[in-house]
Amino acid sequence: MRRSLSRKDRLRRNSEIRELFSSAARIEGRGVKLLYRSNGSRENRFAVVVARGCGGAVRRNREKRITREAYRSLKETISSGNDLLFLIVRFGATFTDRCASMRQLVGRAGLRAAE
RNA sequence: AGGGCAGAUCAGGCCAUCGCUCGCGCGCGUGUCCUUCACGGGGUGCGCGCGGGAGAGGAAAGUCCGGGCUCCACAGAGCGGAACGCCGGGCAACGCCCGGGACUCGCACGCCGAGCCCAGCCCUGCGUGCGAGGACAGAGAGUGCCACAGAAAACAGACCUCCUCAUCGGGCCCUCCGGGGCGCGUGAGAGCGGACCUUGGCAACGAGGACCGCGAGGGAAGGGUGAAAAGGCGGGGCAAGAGCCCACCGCCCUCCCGGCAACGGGAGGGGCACGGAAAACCUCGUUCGGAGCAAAGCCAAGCAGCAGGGGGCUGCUCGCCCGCCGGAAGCAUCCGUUCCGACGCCCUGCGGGUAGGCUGCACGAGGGCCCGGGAAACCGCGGCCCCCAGAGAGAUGGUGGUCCUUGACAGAACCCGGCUUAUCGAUCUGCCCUUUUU
RNA sequence: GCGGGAGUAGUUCAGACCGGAGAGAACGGACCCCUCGAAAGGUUCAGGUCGCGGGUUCGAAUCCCGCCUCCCGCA
Repeated sequence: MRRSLSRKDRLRRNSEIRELFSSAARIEGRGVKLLYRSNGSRENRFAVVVARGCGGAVRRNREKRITREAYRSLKETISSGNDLLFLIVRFGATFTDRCASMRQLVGRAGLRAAE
């Protein structure tokens, strides 16, 4: 359970995604942008969006799978009570590259959880 | 063994572990409903855990066709529009598939005819075999188009060339000197006539240059232009020619035979009319209502609004009576009175659009094997077996190991049948060609 | 996912159907003239796989078919 990434961990609604785009803090890293804000609950929620221009559906799904897997591996290190949205801007990164850039983004956003 | 063509199948595999989506079973917690006096039992929803199962394609793509399904519209017919178009069959339907026919192209072989130095070459046509191709109805119904070039581009025409007569110029013969006959050339770069310019000459006139005019026909073979030139080729014929006549071929008409048909074969006749293009308009025949799962249906909640009921007048506003609340005057205080201000509702039903949830949403023109029919596509109320993704920011990934041929194009979104496009390869079957061996 | 539209010079467009035959305009660019110099003005010039590939035709920017790219609308 600790490592899972089921439905309640993800942002589900179109309106919630739109709220993040309109009123969330955002910082930019290597090919990835992070949009985040407090959601007033005790859990974190997560979403990934791939920007335009990423070829076909196979490449777009590949980016999202890598990003989800990276978030799953470092969700324990993020302080709770936030909505996070990763916007993929540059394409073709490997899993370890994506992990590193996302970990750096979370640190710069000040969301690193006190162990 | 290698290569080519056609068809079918597969689309990296395996192990461990952490994850995702959806069913199934079990357990726990919880909400609700039914039953019971109660214990308890049952239905249903949600959450969590465990076990076990399933989880993208041949193109899922492009959205180019055809359907199912849903909603809307609809008496019938016509006009208009769109798509399709050899024939037969298949299919739910199709612009798809199968088979057949004609045509075009390529290769090989053979043959008729004509030309030439008769060896052979070349041209035209035909037949047979193999292979390839495709929007393959109609241009002998109408309108329009065919640039440039060329004389002429579609009811043909007449530039050059060809031919005849008239004209003109020589020649030969005859003659009664008036002329006649024969034959040649010319028939528009020659000749004749007219007027002009330059030059020589006193002049008559000569030489040179450029311009204008010169009658009547025959015929369409040849030249040249063009993508295309008005049946092809050869012979006869003729003043020269021409389907004018003839042979072969092409074309058209009629008849007979074969075939379900497209069409094929044969005989007779006509005497050439009928250029291309319909992916120009169009004509003929067949088919077609529109929109699309973001269709459409259901559920609960709240809002605007509408209708009805509970006091009266009014379509509405202002206002009045009435009700209630607050304040002021007056009064020792309260009720009441007067004035001022604010408020004037409740219940039920309907309910566009939007956001949420559920359905549509996966048992179907379904798949596999066999049997039967058929030449094949395909078909069978013939038999057995199987259930095979169902999301909703949108599911197949990460890590470690291992093996090989080092893995292409690429991700379902209501569902099927096709077409088109992208694509590393592997295996099997059938046919053809080359080489080697027996 | 469904439906619709458009690709022509560096940019914005015409030409495209009825009706096929010299690829054009404006702005922008370059040279020159004008000016002491510049701007404006004037002359000349360059710049095009007509998105790509097939087909029909004697001939295709145009007609037909198949792809590619971009844009718009529908909850």
